[in-house]
Amino acid sequence: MVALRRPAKPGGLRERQKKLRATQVLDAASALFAHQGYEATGIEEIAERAAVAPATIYNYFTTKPNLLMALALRHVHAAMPERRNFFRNLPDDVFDGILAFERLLAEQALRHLSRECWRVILSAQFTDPGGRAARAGARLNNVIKRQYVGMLRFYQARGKLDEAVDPVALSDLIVGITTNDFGRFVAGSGGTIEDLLAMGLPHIRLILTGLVPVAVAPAHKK
Amino acid sequence: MVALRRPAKPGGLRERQKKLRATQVLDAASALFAHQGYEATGIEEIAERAAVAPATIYNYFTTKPNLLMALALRHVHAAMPERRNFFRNLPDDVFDGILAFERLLAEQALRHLSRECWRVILSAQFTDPGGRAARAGARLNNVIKRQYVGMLRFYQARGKLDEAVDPVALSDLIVGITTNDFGRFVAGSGGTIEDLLAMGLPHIRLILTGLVPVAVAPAHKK
DNA sequence: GTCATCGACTCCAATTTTGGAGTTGACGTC
DNA sequence: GACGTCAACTCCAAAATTGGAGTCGATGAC
Repeated sequence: MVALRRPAKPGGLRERQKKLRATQVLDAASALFAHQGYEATGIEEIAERAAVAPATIYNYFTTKPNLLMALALRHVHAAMPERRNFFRNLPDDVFDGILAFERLLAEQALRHLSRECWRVILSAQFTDPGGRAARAGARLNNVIKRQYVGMLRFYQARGKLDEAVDPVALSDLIVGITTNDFGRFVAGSGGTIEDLLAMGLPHIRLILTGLVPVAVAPAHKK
Repeated sequence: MVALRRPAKPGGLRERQKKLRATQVLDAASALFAHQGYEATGIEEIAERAAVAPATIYNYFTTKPNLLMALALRHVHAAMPERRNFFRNLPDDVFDGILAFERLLAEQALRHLSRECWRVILSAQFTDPGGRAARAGARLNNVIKRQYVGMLRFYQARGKLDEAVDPVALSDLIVGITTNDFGRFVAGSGGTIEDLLAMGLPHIRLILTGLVPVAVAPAHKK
């Protein structure tokens, strides 16, 4: 009789109900944030809509920004199949591939979360570095990075990208600069997705210089 | 500072969640009883389908027959609008009215609950008289009796039924005998709703003798 | 500058649910 | 008739949620 504790049975009822409650809260938050904005909606409001006590939301997410981060993470995961699907029909050209992927990412990002929300998310990285929100943000980035790595390997296998380059490092670089672009985009008040993509285009082109065998991304000079 | 207890705030979250859980359990039980029968389904099964611990079901309903009673009560209430609607277009004749109402009641009773279930329900009245199940059964009967009273008053107002007769007493009598007929019906293994109605017809006719002004229910001699 | 307000967040006791072990009685098998 | 099994039901400790009071800092009114 050594083991007297009962630490969360894997498929147990308790665990399932937690997951259920969490999604209830996230659903409520998603709807309210989308409808009336992040700052304008209170925790109590979310709690009421989720049929849950406010204290429970704090149990789960500790802070309002964390709740938002969790929401972002969920959306990024939910949009995963769409991205995988995109990978089935990659353009021939590396440059075109990256650009198209960036467009998809931007569309997905703004589909369910407003610029206001993204500002909160990005700022959380700095207001509490090393905190829970920051770690969630890192995880979010990693999801994208991993997909980029896969994509780069694909192009390497086809001889469309220098075999010598480390896909992980390149992915890191690309996600880094596009994240930065995205941050500047949501920080500014105006601009469309096209503007965002236009902002990133020269960066991608520069990065690819010398890594693409044939020439320097010729198709998109204009 | 006299009141230190907190006994169930009326519109509170706790109360709403209890109601929700209760309907989850009842929904699960309803589906399983209908699909595989009352005896054949276990409390654990119901609990699992309702996403609730078995202990919770006992918290709410104490026993399996009680759970079934609660289910019956819910169905009787849910079918109320249909019965009200029936009252909007009552036949001219008392006899026809009662018969048509009996048909409706029989159809409703067997729509969601099998004969097996009704046997359990009716037997509960005797296995534990004065118990929770028996009281629920009485409430169930009262719902019907009240509706009958309304119907009888309607016919009295129209001069189709002796004014001197007490509607409550008459309703009591009718529900009593038809309940008995229904009991014999579900206890037997064979027979259709038509058989059940045919069983009750002469009883109704006899009861109405002398109470209906014109003659003794002439239209349905055959 | 002071005051009131409001919402995020903390804290804790009361309430409820859950998990799990154990009891009991009915039923079928050998 | 002993035995095993199965499901209804009981019991209780642990875990989680809820309700409510209260802290704190920002913001706006006066």
